Amino acid sequence: MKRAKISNNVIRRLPRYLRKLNELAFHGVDHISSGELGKQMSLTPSQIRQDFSCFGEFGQQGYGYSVETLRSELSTILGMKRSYSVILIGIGNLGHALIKNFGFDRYGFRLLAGFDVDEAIIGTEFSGVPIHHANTLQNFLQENPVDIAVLAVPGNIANSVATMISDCGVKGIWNFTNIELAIEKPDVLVENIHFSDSLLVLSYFLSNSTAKLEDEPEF
Amino acid sequence: MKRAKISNNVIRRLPRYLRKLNELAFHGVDHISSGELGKQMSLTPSQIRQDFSCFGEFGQQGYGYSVETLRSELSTILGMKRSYSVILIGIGNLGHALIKNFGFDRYGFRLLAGFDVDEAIIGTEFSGVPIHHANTLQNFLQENPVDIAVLAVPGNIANSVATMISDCGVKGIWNFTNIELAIEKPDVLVENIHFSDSLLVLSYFLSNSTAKLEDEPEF
DNA sequence: TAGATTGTTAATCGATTAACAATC
DNA sequence: TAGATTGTTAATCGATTAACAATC
Repeated sequence: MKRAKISNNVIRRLPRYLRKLNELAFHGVDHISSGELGKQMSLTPSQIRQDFSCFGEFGQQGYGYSVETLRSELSTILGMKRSYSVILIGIGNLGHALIKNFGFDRYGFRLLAGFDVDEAIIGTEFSGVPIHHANTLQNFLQENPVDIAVLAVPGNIANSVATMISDCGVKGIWNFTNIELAIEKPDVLVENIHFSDSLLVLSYFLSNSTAKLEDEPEF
Repeated sequence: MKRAKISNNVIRRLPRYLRKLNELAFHGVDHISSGELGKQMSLTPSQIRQDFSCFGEFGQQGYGYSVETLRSELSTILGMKRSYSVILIGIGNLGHALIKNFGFDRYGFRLLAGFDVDEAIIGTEFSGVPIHHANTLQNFLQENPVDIAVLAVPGNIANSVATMISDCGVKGIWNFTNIELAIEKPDVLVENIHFSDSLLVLSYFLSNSTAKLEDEPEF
């Protein structure tokens, strides 16, 4: 029914709205206007109203938006109520960090299992999540519908693992390798966390802010 | 001298160009046209030429771009040749992962030290990086010029640490906490890696691609 | 009711794409 | 030289901002 295509920019702002709303709820705020929200998030009220209006009419004239309603709506929009099933492939330090500290359940995801080749951890559990041998992965996927696979493996095997799991029905890959995955299945979604890209952007801005100070005496 | 402001979109594409160029160099490609590069990266040739022309004239008519030249230019633009000094605050699993696997030096950064409160690791080294007690951090900053601090601490102390290090002259913060840092110093740059934002965007697209299939029988 | 604030349409601004003369 | 491809200017497209009638 909802026709108009929603832009990437809008979508990537949604989690940030949700974080802010959680913070507001935590502080006992129960409603907020687009004006005040804009002030707190450094966005224009127009943009906020435009963004929300892509998904429905969540506000009330003269009053603003109920924090609870908006949180709930955003959770739904972001798929947090679908309890997607997740597996974690590669249990190195990063994998450990994700199991122990990320808290998939906080966002409505079910972390079913982790996979690795390190015999020392296979058969154990971390935070209640069992670790299986990677050679049982294909079997696991055939018996358990997995929506999302978190890819935290060494770069050199990233593409072969990605291809295999895509063929086994995984619908989305959360990719922590610094490889640009080449998956032939067009319906498999990939979301990248490229650490190096992010750090280099910071480095660019650092280089350029100092450059600005140095290059522009302008007197 | 270079006047025109360079947009965020352009800047965030630069690391991706660099990764692709590294891959091309690895495979022995020594020059490439914007047309071919565009094909391989799913960008228009126009966009690629526009992007590069923000920073100079790196190509040659009739020939294209030298892979080596372009790599070198992008490295410079991204600040990789400034050997920025880096410290890592919070050596949990994520901190470990960054020290051991990220390879700051691969990008031209000098990782000086890590800081934590865990007595079990203080005084030890990981991959040649010494771990100090967090209560020596302020001192350290006064004696060593630190360009970038990687923030991998628990969310509840993120803001106080960020404020302290900003006051001690850190110029950029690479923030891995899911907190929106509130730093009063306007010249301190913050680059966020918000894991949850990224996963929720993937979840949005999953919810919506399936929704599309379900909601649009259209017969 | 009067004031506040929404949802939406119109106006502006910026980013991407197309076109083409310059040139290797 | 002829063909290829750049750097850049102009045209198009899309996203952000402003304005305002509708309404709580």
